[in-house]
Parts: sequence; C-alpha cells; structure tokens
Amino acid sequence: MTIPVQAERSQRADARRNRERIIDGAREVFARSGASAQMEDVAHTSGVGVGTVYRHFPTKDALITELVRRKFESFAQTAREALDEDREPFEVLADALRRNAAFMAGDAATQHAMLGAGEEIWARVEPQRQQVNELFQRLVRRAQRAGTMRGDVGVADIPMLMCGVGATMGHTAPGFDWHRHLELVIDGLRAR
Amino acid sequence: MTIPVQAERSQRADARRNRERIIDGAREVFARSGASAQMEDVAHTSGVGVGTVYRHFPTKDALITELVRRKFESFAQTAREALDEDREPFEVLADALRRNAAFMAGDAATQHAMLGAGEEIWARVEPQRQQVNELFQRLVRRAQRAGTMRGDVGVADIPMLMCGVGATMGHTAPGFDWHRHLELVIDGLRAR
Amino acid sequence: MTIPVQAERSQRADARRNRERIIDGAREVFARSGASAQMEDVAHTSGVGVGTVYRHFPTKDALITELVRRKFESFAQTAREALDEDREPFEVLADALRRNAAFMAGDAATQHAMLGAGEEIWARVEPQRQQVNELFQRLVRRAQRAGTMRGDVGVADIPMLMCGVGATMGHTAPGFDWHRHLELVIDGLRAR
Amino acid sequence: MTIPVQAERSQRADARRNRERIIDGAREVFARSGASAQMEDVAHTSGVGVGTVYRHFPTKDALITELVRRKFESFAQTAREALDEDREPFEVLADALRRNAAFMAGDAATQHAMLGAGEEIWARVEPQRQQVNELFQRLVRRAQRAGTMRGDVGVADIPMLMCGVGATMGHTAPGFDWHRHLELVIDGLRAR
DNA sequence: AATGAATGAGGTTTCATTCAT
DNA sequence: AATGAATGAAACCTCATTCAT
Repeated sequence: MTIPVQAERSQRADARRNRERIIDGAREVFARSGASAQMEDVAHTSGVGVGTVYRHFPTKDALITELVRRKFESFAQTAREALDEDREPFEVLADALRRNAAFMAGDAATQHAMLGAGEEIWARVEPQRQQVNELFQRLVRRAQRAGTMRGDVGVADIPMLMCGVGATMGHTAPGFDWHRHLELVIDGLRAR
Repeated sequence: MTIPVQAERSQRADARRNRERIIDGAREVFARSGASAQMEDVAHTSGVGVGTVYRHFPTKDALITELVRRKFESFAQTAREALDEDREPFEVLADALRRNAAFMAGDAATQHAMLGAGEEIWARVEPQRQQVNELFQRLVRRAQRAGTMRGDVGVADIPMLMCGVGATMGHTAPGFDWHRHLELVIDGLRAR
Repeated sequence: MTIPVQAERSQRADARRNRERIIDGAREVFARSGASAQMEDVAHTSGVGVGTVYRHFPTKDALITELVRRKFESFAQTAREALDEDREPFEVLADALRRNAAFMAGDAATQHAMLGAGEEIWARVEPQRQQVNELFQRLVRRAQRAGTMRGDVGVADIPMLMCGVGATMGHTAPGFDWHRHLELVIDGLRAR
Repeated sequence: MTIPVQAERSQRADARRNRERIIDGAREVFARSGASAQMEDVAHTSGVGVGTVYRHFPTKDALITELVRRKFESFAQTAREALDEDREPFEVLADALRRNAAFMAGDAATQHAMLGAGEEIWARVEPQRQQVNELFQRLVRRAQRAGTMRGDVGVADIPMLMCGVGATMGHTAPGFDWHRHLELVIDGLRAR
C-alpha cells in the first residue's frame, strides 16, 4: 500500500519540477519573443512536450496569469522586506519601488499584462494585487506620517504609476529610459 | 482640355475619400479589437473590399503607421496652437498635454503603438515625432524661462511620461484613471 | 460628316498603336517574370492602364494566345523564306529550325505554352500551327527527296522535338544548353 | 522497458505513414492540377489536415522538392539495376531511359519541376541529380566502349534530352507522342 | 503523466477581372 | 476609348489546442 503512495509522491515531485521548468522556460521565451511567444517554443525551451505544458496550464492565458501572479508575489515579498527596514520611510518605499521595477524589467510577460493587453489576466490576479496593495499601504502610511511623502497621493496611485514605468521598458525609442522615468515618478511622490 | 483634368481630380477625390473611410474604419476597429484587429474587419467596417485596403496600405503595419503618424500630426497641431496662446507658459504646456492625452485616449491604435508593440512603426514615424518634439521644446523653454517649470526636466522626458499615461488608458483596473495619472505627471513637471 | 470618320480613324490608329504597345510590353514582362507575370505589370510596362489591356484582350489567356499566335506566324514566315532558298534542302530546313529556336529563346510566353501549361492556348492557335506545319511539310519533303533527311521522320515530329528544345531554354541547370540540344535534334533528323 | 520503445516506434511509424500518405496525395493532386495544385487540396486528398502537411513539409516548395528527389532516386535505382544486366550495353542504357521516361510520364509533379518551373527545387536536388549522373555515366561508358553508342555525346546531354521528352508528356497536341520522341532521342544516341 | 503529431480556424496578402469616372 | 481604383475569391501559412500512443 505504501508503494503506490511513494510512486504518487515521486510523480508529484516530478510534476512539480516540470511545472517549475515550464514557468522558467516561459519567462525565458516571453523575454525573447514578447507577446507573440508560442506555446511550442515554451515547451521546447522548458525541455518538455507541448502536451505537458497544457497539462499544467490549460491555456496560454493561464500560463501568463501564473507568471504575473508570481511577479505580484515577489512584489509583495519586496514590500514585506521593506516593512522590516528601519531607514527613513520614504526612502524605504522608494527602494521597494526600485526593486520591483527591476523585477518587471526582466519580465516581458508581466509588462505585457501591465500594458492592459490582458484584462482577464489582471482580473485573475486580483487577490495578489490586493495583497501587494495592502503591504504598500503600510509603507505609504509610514512615509506620509513621517511627512516625507506627499499626503495627497494614495496607494492606488502606485500601481498606476508603475504601470506607466513598465510601458517605458518595452521601448527603445530615443530618450526612453525607465530608470529616469521611475526617478521622476518617485520625485513626484516626495513631499515638497 | 479641362475635362480630363476634372476627371482626374474627381477620381482622386474618390480614392481619397476611400482612403479616409479606411482610416476611419481602422480607428474604429482597432479601438474595438486592439492589436488583434483584422484587415478583413477594417475593410468591412470601412465599407470597402480588402483589396482596396491593401491598395492604399500595402501592409497592416503600414495602416497602423499611418494612424500613428496622423496622431502625431495632431499632437503637433496642438503644440502649434499652444504656441499662439499667451497665458502663463506652464499652464499653456499643461493644457497642450491634456489635449493630447485626450486625443490618445480616443484612439486605441495609437495607444497600442505607443505601448511598444511596434518597434518598426515607431521608427517610421520618427520625422513626425521629431516635429512634435521641436514644437514642445519651445513650449518647455518658455515655461522654464518663466520659472514655472522644473529646469531639470527635458523635452525628451515628455513623450516617455505621456507613454506612461497612455498605458493607464488601456486599463479598467480599480484605481486606474488616466486623468489623475496625467495630473500627477504635470505636477511633477511644475517648479516647486 | 467626314470629321467623325477622321476622328474614328485616328482613334483606331491610336487603338492599334496601343495594341502593339501592349503586345511589346507583354513580351517584355513575360521574359522578365515568366508564367507568373501580372496583368498590372504588363499594363504599366506598356504605358497604359489595366483597363486598356483588358479592352484589347478580354483575358490574360487571350493575351498569351496572341503572343503565341504571332510567334507561330513568325515561324511560318521563316519557313516561307526558307522555301525561297536554293541551298541544300536539309541545310535549309536545319537553318529554319535554328532561326525559329532563336525566336523561341527570346519569348518566355511561347516557351510557357510549349511546355504544355496552356492546353487551351495551344488549341486556339491551331490554324497557325497547321500553317506552319504545311510550310515545313514542303521543306521536309524536299530534304527527304534529296536524300539528306531521314525518311522515317515526319513533319509532325518537328514541333514535338522543338518543344523539347524549348523546354531546355528555361533551365540554368549545369550541362543544359539549348543550342547543343538543337544540334543533336538536327543530327537525329539527318539521313545516315 | 520495451513498452516506451514500442510506443516511440509506433508513433514514428504513424507519422511516417502520414508522410507517405501526404506524398501519395501530393502526387495525385499535382497530376490533376499541375503546378497550381493547392496545399489544402493535397491535405484533403491525403486525408489529413493542412497543418499536418505543413508539419512534414514547411513549404509547398519543400513538398515538391521531396517529390522530385524521390523521382531522382527511382531514376538512380533504375540505373543501378541496369548496371547489373549483361545484355548489349547500349540496349541496357536505352531500356533504362525507357523505364525512367515511363516513371516521369506517371508523375506530373516531376514533369513540372523538370520543365524549369522551379530553379530552387532543381538546386536542392543537386545531390540526387549527381548520383543519377554518376550511375548513368557508367552505363554510357560501357555502351561507348562497346562501340554501339555515339562517342561525341556525354552523360550531361542525357538529362537535357530527357527533359525534352518530358515536355512532350504534358501535351495532348496532335502528333505528340513521348514514346516516339524518346525513340528518336535514343536513335540519336546510337552509333552509326 | 508525458509526448509530440494532428487539427483546422483564422490571418495576411495577391491578382485576375470589373466598373465608375 | 482609356484609366486605374475597387473587388473578393483564393492562396499560403501559423499556432493554440486536442488526442492517440
């Protein structure tokens, strides 16, 4: 009786490992090919067959959604770490934004979602989004209490502004530089 | 002798009318379907055959490029009109940005192009882009001389920031409001 | 009353000139682009509009047919001139074949028809074909009477063999040379 | 342990069977419709979807190329068998040509390629072509040594002459008969 | 559970022909 | 009679998804 369980477990471990490989592959492929990435390419890059990709993610959208979800989770993680920091609160917030922007810069799938192309994706990561919002809410409140952040800006503005920064990342147009964009945004949040 | 000339003119007028109808149709369809709009749909919406669309625009990209080019031209027009105004220079600039943002908000095709989907399109509109830049350059200079605009922000930053505002337009996410995004951007440009 | 007649005549002259220009243009275009030549290209090369091409030739096939018909007429002309010659009859025949092969070499449309692609075209130039046959019949008979041409070869074999030579013309494959092909064919016709 | 191997093999066998079905279907369709045959038609005739055709042959040209390649391979096979015969060498060569001509007559796709429609195709079958040439080279040499074949004709002439015979096959014109054309060619190769 | 071959709707583009001017 | 813009039926090819092995 224990043998099938072991087998099942080992298979689950296998499946789980595959799931991770697929997610890694997908990130790589989306970074390479942008929104036009193909499932076959994801499968090949991940070292599995397309069928396996579809076993784990019933839809291309579902795969992208997972990528975005995880990105939001790392945004949340950044915020959590920031909450433990002890420096000047606005600088803590600004650094968290900088770290998250850097995360986004390396992830074309998330950028794609950020650009409004994926209404549905956006809806399906609502829980994660709220989680991020709640955490940033606290960072914002601290900074506003400290008087170093504008009082008339809310947490809700932050994802909107960061989406804007994300839009810059996809561009190679002259004068476009998301680092500068981000600093202008941060500057705009600072109390005067 | 005048008859052929008239005939020639009337034919051209016809073709030109069709061209405009196609552009109008394209705007409508791109607004509806975003980047995935289909040429067949554009043709049908414009009330012409696909062949006619292809006679005027040899490629889907060429059609989108024309849409974007015209949008840039209206941006330039806005700037020209602004240069004739003689209110407080920063307010003149801010209003020009508001008017242009409103133009973009009504044109999903341009939003799409702005959001990095079309490297090539962007390149082919370079002349128009520079024209817009030059005109805004003057508005910026005036405002900076008047001391009501930050001195450490350049014209080059403006399209980048406006691109960010455009990214907000595609979203229906809670808290997303491009008017607010724009005002935050304008605020960030204001001298303190 | 005479004025309209003159007008009509001048128009006919005009139309006729156009017809010739179209035929010249068509030859040029078919030589350039082979079977995939386009009517628009023919029109442009001829310096007229497509509509004009279609006024003169209701169909692409009709245009090609005319080209082939004329080619056959020049084949006939070659034969007629040969019949006036006074040299050794087989050599006269051989030279006629050489001249006609050279005509074909410069005319992709005819080659195309020769390659069996145009069943219908072939059928529509039947009268011209028979004319050519009859004339060559006489050349063949003379050569056979002179005993310098194989007696067991008929006129009917000649277009078939020449079609084969024509097939060589379209090729750039190594070792392909229609002049050599033709000489081998001529050799095969010679009495031993 | 043997099960996966069997599975792998049977899958490959399946794909391979499909590949053969596609090639058979293609031969049928090209015979019916000539150069203008459609991929959709090939798919339908083969009993598979278009996608499957494109999985096996990325391009219409690739499919035609394969057809031609195989034809060349059967030409080579004919030559190999002929080399094993030990009848009079020229007759052996002649029979090989007859067999190959019959192969061509049954395959409109090859006829089409032979007739110069596909420069690129011709280039991509160069190795097979050379293989055929080498084998025929030996047949030719034997016949020439035996003194029953003309000494001033080379192997390089053979494909050219056979191309000519192929051109006859596409025709239904009166007097056209490729068997006769071939015999005239063979006669031309014979020593006198 | 994994594989990758198969599917086929759908997308862009071409071009012979028609027709309004 | 001439023009060239308009038409739209194909043609080729792609790719998300399904399914037999």
